[in-house]
Amino acid sequence: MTPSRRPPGPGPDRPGESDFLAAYARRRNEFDLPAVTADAVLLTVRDGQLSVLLVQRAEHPYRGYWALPGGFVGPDEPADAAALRRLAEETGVAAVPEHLEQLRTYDAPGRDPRMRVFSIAYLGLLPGLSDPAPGAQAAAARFWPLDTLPLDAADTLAFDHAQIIADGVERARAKLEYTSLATAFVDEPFSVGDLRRVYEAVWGEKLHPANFRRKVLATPGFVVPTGDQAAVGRGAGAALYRRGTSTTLQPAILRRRPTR
Amino acid sequence: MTPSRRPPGPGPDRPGESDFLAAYARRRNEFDLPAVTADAVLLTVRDGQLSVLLVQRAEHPYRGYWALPGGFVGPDEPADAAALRRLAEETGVAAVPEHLEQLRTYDAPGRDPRMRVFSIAYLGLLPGLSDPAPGAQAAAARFWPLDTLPLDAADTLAFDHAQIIADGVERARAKLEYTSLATAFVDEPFSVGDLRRVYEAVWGEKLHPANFRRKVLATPGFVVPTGDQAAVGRGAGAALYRRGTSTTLQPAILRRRPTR
DNA sequence: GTAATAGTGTCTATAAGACAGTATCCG
DNA sequence: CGGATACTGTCTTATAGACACTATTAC
Repeated sequence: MTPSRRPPGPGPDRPGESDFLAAYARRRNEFDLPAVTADAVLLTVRDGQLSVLLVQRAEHPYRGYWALPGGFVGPDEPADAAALRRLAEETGVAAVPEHLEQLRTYDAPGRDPRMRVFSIAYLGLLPGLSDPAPGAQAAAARFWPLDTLPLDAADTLAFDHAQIIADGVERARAKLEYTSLATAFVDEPFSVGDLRRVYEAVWGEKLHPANFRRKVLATPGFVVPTGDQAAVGRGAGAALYRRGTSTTLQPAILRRRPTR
Repeated sequence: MTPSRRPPGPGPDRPGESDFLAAYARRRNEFDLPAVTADAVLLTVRDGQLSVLLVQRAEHPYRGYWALPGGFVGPDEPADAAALRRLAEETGVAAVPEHLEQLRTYDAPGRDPRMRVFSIAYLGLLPGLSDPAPGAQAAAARFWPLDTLPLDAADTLAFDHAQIIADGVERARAKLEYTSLATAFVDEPFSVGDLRRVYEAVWGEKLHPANFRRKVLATPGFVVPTGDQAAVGRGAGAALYRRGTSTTLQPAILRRRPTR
């Protein structure tokens, strides 16, 4: 199935949805207690493009819309465990991300039409994967290159998920500078070129290969040589590396700043 | 009253507390729904010491313990508004902090003995203030210099608030490097020396006055000269500045890194 | 051959750290 | 006067960015 970018209906208030909204509103009015969900922004680099894992919702509200995998947090369940559980249930991605951190919590009243919902968003990074298989609770699941996502038109993704994705991408972009996060996007072993292509995909800019190489190898604990050489592709065989032990980079690998 | 560092009782499970716990447990067992609170880590620099605003709890659980100001979020209330509301109610601090941002959400099951509580923590920065007046719902309220807080012994503050404070301080320390956050700690107008003393208090290290001055004035948009001179204290009258328009600093004001 | 990649070396500009030295004010 | 603060200037070192150049491989 080729997923459509636009959802099938005109908006979240479509025929058949009013019953759901009424039931949820009843629950809320009786108890006046909130619900808490956990959502995952799972990023990967595929074909040189920074991409995010989305699912197409099978239920109201926002049925047919693309959304982040996630769902309600169980009564005694840690929120990060809930995000990983829903990830596996909805997309079949059982691999634990190479990196998972809390992004922030989205709390605006009205962000969910059913009731007050607090969503704890997590940011996860994965090496390139095969295509995910949609689970029972989602109509479809796939990685979307960020360039093809209309992030500035919030009504094309469910809830406020466009904003959550934008925040997650900005967090990832910033952390590539001063942490070793980029290595979470590649499988071991990897070449300096592989790592540079991660930076180029996440930052959306070309980097100078010679200078990048010098900076990576001059940063202690970033990468560790395996001694092996890559099976050659185009050009000379590249030396291969594993992830180093440092989590923070000193000196940092800085982005180009806008000229003042 | 001189607040004691140690709470009066042996722990959160003291006589008189079981009734409260039972009532809350009932609420939770019936509906199995969580509660959401908003807590504020409010930092300021007083007498050259980085300090945090705490209240002494008047109710169970953790009665008598020092805790962050905060409380339950209203059904239609944004969480940041709840944090500011509770701040005013408990400490009398009505001033809107010069800077307020979401820190992170604390969700560990069992972090509150009553029921599952998700706490959205906020980080706020204030210029030096007069002593706060405790509100009706707190036994006492005051700024605590961080040096005097036993942050590594979690049981001396209520809930997991020692960890929340540690995270907030670390966030503030990191953001001084690449943002103009330090100016939120001083009243306008201020001198370069005032700003340097903020950095020294937050980072807990002495900075080289001449080099610091050169870096601050070379960073565009950080501070704007007023043209005035400070009423002299010890030494020459210092030039005065207001906050600039930049929020991110380029180049950054970097901390000393541990020698590798 | 060309094109693309890996890798080395070098030059320049910028910024950080260290430090010398002057001016001004308080006590 | 001594001690503290404000401010200027200079020297060294580390890093970033730009670029030239060689080597290797696919096509």
